[in-house]
Amino acid sequence: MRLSQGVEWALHCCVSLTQAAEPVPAARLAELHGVPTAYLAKQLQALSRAGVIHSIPGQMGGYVLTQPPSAITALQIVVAIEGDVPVFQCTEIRQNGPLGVDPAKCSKRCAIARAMATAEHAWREALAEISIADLVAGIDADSSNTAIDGLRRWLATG
Amino acid sequence: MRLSQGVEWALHCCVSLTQAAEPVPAARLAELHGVPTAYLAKQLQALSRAGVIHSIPGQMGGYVLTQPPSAITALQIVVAIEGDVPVFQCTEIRQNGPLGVDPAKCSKRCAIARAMATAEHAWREALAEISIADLVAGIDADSSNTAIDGLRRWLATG
DNA sequence: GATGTCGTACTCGGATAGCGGCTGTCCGAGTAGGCGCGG
DNA sequence: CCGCGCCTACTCGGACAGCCGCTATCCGAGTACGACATC
Repeated sequence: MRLSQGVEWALHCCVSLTQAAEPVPAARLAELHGVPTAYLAKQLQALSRAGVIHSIPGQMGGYVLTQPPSAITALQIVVAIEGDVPVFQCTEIRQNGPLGVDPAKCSKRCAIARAMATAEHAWREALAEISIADLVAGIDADSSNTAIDGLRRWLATG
Repeated sequence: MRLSQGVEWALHCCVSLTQAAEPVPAARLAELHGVPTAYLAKQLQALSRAGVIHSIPGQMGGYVLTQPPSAITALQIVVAIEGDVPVFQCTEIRQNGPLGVDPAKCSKRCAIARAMATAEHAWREALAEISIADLVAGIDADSSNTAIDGLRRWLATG
């Protein structure tokens, strides 16, 4: 099991967008991160559909965050890219075989599915606790406040 | 992102094995759960390699748990089937592009990777808290103690 | 009757095809800005 | 000098191939049990 690579790109792009004063085109974000433009555009479209970022067409267009960085969570981004399907999908094999239980008596979810859902919930809770602002602060601390400043300058010098 | 279907099968098989007094062949477990025998055998091999179950060849052979149900965790089973690769794999795109940081200065992991790892750790912690014995107890409670008893009887009547 | 040997049937284990989803790419629709023309 | 219309260039958005990993399957290696012949 592996998270799509687009999740990493999307997280980095959202962090970058926090430092932009104007809309940033997909091509520029791709150049910044050294990734294929066309494929990154696909991920940005997913973020746009999920409402995390807003797209502006035409000249001087690009992408902008729709909310302040502290209001956007890593969970929103993961869900936007991966979809909101559960990681563990119960196929109800308890209803199969010679001892299969009556489907009519399956009002409660399978105990195994419940347990796995609990663990998955813990993961999602942790992701929801991570905001883009937190990530920016973390990067800032790591680089002694140089990385974010450099990013802002690079984005300003069109 | 989706967990392999084998995880669900492996969990159900481990629960079933807790009620067996003798080794259970893969074919019998497949019949019990109504799944393809050959593919289930593949998952059982993975569990065997991980040391969760022990295989006994020859007539009257099959699979047995290597530890008491309370000592086997859902995390062990997930790792056995999926491998212990992290869900979020950082490709270090912070080193790419015009603002790429010097690889020599990347002693600390990327702040984004750290945050994602924290969330993943919460998931693994939750999975480690789930034992096979817990799952058996949950199923037992759901069915008013009929499902587990029926399972034990079915396994006994070769 | 006890024992050693052989044969058989059953088990697991790894190696082999097939398909869906992520990866990577392209071109068309739509829009904002800039320029030129007319008033 | 101001306003309007057209054009261009740039942007996003969805539709189209390619490859890797999960899904599904098969056959061979190895072992324990049972039967048989022998002592």
